[in-house]
Amino acid sequence: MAQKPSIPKGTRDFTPSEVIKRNYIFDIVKKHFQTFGFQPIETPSFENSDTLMGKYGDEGDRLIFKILNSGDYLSKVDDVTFSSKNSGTLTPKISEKALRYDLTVPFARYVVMHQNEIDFPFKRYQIQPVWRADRPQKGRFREFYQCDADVVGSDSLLQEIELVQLYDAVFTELKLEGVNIKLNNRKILSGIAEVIGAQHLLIDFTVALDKLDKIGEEGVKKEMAERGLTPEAIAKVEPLFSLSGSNLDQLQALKELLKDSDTGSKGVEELTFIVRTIEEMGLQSAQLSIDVTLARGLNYYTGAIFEVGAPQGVRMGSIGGGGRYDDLTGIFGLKNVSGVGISFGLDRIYLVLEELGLFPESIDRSLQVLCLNFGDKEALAALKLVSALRKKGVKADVYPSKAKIQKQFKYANNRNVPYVILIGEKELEENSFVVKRMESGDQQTYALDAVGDFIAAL
RNA sequence: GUGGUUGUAGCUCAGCUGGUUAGAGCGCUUGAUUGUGGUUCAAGAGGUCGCCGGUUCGAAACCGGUCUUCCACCCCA
Repeated sequence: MAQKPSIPKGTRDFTPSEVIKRNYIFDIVKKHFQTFGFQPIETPSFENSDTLMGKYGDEGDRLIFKILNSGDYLSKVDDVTFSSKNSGTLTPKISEKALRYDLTVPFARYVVMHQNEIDFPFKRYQIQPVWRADRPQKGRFREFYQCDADVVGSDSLLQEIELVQLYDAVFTELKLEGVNIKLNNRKILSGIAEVIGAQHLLIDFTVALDKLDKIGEEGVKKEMAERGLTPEAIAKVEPLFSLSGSNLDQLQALKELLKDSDTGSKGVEELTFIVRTIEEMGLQSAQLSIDVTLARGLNYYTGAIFEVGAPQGVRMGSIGGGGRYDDLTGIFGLKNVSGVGISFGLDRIYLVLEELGLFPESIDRSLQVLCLNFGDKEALAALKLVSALRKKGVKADVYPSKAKIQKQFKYANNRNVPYVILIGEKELEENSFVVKRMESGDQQTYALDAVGDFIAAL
């Protein structure tokens, strides 16, 4: 026998039941994207390497799947490069394309290429797979879907507010209550770095700060020291660890802390506006909280930073994230186009819904009615009946072969079919059919020309 | 990329310090039941023990490599 087939690390097959559940999430997300006025686009699964490389930092470059050139890709490499065994110089010679790493950079590329056809502000959504050569863990895969909604060409803070509402709308309809939408602002982080005299270490500072919930205050201080922050700077960060009270209380404290930084003050002002407006309008099921330690995401965020945490008690990292990037298209030569967007982590949302049992009960009911097969003549009558049902939109099927009735019933049972129809010799003579409700075991007889009565009773 | 962990029947897992013919539950097939499933009873099928190599008289078990799973880092959805 041939060796058992397998699929690459970090990839998955999806069973019918899984696809249906994933589509359930997709459909709800899509529906709300559309009601918020977003338009769909799609981009290729692979891009030119130079579109992607260098956009996600060194770490990101490492995680990008590169595609080998076609043909005899090694023959064009000069001997010096080849024998150097330096993948940094060899890779560009043998690989000119790479798999999409996220949807944001391809979107920026799209906006620049189509700038003359686009009416700004442009609100787009995109649901497509992306690939990362990461080491898999729970809820982390090498191939996974991103669901992104971004707005470009508007620097209005109303967009941030709408995106919070969008998160709330989607998670409310998914019945996932109590998600925590965490909000921060890059300008506040810059402002803090400025105030403590560590502008040049902004990234190191934020990466360390971001780990607060994981490694605690002492851990963060230690990491900051390791990353080169002076003891004086670290001491000045101290007040951040003890921020408490309502969102507006925290913002008040930050305002005081950042009064000497123009950038920081601007950030506080922006967040205050967002928080005030949201509080005024209210959210359906999510909660919004300021979190100054939130720094995740890519370096291109310049304003708001979002991250959505799963409800308390669920062991899962973030199930969504996003932010504002003032100059994303700048890397492709289009200046002064501001963008802000959010992303839904479909795979993780799936795992959370599964864990909490929040998928609708009858979601994977792929068949409503199964007609048993008693033989050629009977099957023909069954097929006619099934056609009539299908025309009315009922998911119906005929068992294709004259197997033992016991086996056919078992099949119906395993497929979770609620109604089984029997048309045997006797029914054929009487122009009738018998409907068995699988759950209760009740049987009822209908006339073949009164299919409507049965449909009405479904 | 670093460190660890896992892999035995379709599925979930037992299998002792290396020792005959590798087990269970569930599922599957067949029958009790030639027109009635989900309950019950009986019988049956199904495994190169992830793969490659090594140690040994003898390996599912020990060693090395490799792939895979999950976990902690890095980073991130």
